[in-house]
Amino acid sequence: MRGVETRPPLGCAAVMLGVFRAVLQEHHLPLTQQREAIAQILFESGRHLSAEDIVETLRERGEGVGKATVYRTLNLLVQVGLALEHDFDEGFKRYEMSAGPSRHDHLICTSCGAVVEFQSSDLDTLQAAVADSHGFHILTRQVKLYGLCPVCEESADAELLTAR
Amino acid sequence: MRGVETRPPLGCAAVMLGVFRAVLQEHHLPLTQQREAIAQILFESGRHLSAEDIVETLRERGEGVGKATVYRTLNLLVQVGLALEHDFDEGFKRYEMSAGPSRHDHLICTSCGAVVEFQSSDLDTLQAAVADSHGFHILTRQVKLYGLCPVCEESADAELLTAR
DNA sequence: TTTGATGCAAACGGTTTGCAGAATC
DNA sequence: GATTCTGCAAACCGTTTGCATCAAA
Repeated sequence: MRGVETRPPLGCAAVMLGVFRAVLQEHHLPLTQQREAIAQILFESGRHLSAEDIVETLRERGEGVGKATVYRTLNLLVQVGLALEHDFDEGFKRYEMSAGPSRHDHLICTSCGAVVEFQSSDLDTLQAAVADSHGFHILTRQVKLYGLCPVCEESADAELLTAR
Repeated sequence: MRGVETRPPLGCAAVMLGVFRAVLQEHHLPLTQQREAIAQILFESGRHLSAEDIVETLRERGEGVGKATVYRTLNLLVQVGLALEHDFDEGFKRYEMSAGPSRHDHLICTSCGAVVEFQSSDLDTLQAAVADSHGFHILTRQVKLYGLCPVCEESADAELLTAR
């Protein structure tokens, strides 16, 4: 049940790729086929991908891209703000397209590993208030709520019943 | 400027140690000198310690405890809920005493690495609402707001001015 | 006496890095 | 043609694990 996420709107990937190209140009960095391929995979998927996921996808496509390049490009995307890095306690990082300020956060089931996204404008307001009271200028956030999803909660309850 | 945290109240460590002992007994696990020493260091510090920090502290004290034991004990403390695991994107984990449900969250400066704790009852309320609407039963959370602390914000502004 | 913990060192695994060759501008 | 990237493999480093030994109950 991992990865309950919605696909990005059609055409979104193209727009994001355009932004990426512009950013590269602005920073006088070459736009290589590998960078484009990696960014495209991330932008089209709209899910939380690991570096390994991207390496595999590229291999399936017949474009063998080095693992190092994938890591370097992902770090680049994070640096320029086009990707977000997540750590869901799996022993490795996951990456996700970052469409600017439209932030969302995550509910994570500690039992089955399901990741559910949620959005809360109240949270945005609260963040602003906290930042303000501490004089911080917030750039991003990582909000992760860990617990049992409805399914696992139910099976946990069932276990308790049969145990007696 | 890392580690802007307040010390735990006097006697807190002793209480926590008592809880740890009780938990061990309850689970029929032996209370070893190493476990006690590691837990004590964590409980007395009240800061975010890395496994390495604890190994060093023990070495300074003259009690050479194996690194593996430190990791095993920290994982144990997390499992039983007496410690929290944090990842501040340093390439390693940090651990902190967890005094039950009194949760706090973190502001992290992406420039100097400062970590500032904050508490927000509104956030607790919001968490409950989000969990409720998704049928989740939340056990813990990780809320990290990344940005510039007041000091770094100021020096960033100053740089912009001198740059022109 | 039985059970589980400890400590050492080796293994593990995700990520980074050095460098020769290749692609971009 | 200068600069930066890529790919490979090795290095890195925090963490885990296997196993012989030792301590707690």
